[in-house]
Amino acid sequence: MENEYRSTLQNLKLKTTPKRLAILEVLAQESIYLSPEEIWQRMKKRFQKIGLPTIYRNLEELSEGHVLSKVVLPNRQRYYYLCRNQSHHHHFVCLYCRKVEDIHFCGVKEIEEEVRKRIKGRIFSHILQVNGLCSECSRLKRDGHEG
Amino acid sequence: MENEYRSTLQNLKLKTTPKRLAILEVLAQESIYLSPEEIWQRMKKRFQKIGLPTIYRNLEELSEGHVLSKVVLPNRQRYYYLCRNQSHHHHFVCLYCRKVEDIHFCGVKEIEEEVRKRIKGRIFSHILQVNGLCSECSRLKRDGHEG
DNA sequence: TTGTCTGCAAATCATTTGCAATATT
DNA sequence: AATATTGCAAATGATTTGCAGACAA
Repeated sequence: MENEYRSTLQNLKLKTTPKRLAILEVLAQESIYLSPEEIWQRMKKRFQKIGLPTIYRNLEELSEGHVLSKVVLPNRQRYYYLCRNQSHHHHFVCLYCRKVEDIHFCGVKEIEEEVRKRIKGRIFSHILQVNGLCSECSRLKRDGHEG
Repeated sequence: MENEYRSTLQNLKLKTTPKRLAILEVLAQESIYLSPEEIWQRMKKRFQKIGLPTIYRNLEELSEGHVLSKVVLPNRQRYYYLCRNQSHHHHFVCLYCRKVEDIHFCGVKEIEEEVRKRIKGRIFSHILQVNGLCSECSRLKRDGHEG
């Protein structure tokens, strides 16, 4: 586990600092997305001295290195999620419990075709995120147990 | 044109104020996405007194009413685009000239199937945005005329 | 008239930055 | 040793808010 993260960091040419490893561990411990502030709270339990800017800087680097993925929400806050799955995929995000699940369908082939034929442009990237309620939460909502 | 906007606003139960009409006109005049600040600049040419908060408040309301759509970029600024097309669709965004073009493919059917079968959850909304270069801009880039 | 909309000034608050001290390779 | 990383305090800057006056229905 930790060795896995060590080599992940080395591949990205980032030094293996305890804080960086811990950020990955914190995110790996839950399958939900977290804000920088929330990650900071959890990090404070492990380090006496830990600054919020460190969290921000690392999250950004890890996200650029495709180790973390960003979750897009209407508020202006960032959220991050640790991607176990290396291959190209997208996310289903539960708006209630924040769980993130992989979606293995990606219609970008068809879109590429449309861009090539009609728009005649070039694709650099695409964002596909599906928001909803996961199995558990939609059951809770149906039964009126929310809170 | 203006009458169209009038009824659009009435449908949303928003009062038909000159500022609101002008925001729609400003956005309709260009087929690119604009930031609230940029819209403000253009509005200042039409009104002696016009506050940035008015721009923000109206953009948000119009966006909630699905008259405008938001463009998602990695910086933490909002951008808005006037959707001519009422039916469900997605956007191709040129990262160079900011032009927005409609994409008529939407793979949400397949995703819904996956969410129903495997995730067993419920979909509320989805974000699909394709980023790239439009026809003109990719030609410019290829020929090295950028600047 | 009655509730909505707007301008202004001030507040918010997530994110960044500068820089000196510290840790990694 | 050389370079990357971190903490701290302060800065940034987009967006929001409170409120009194103006406006649309």
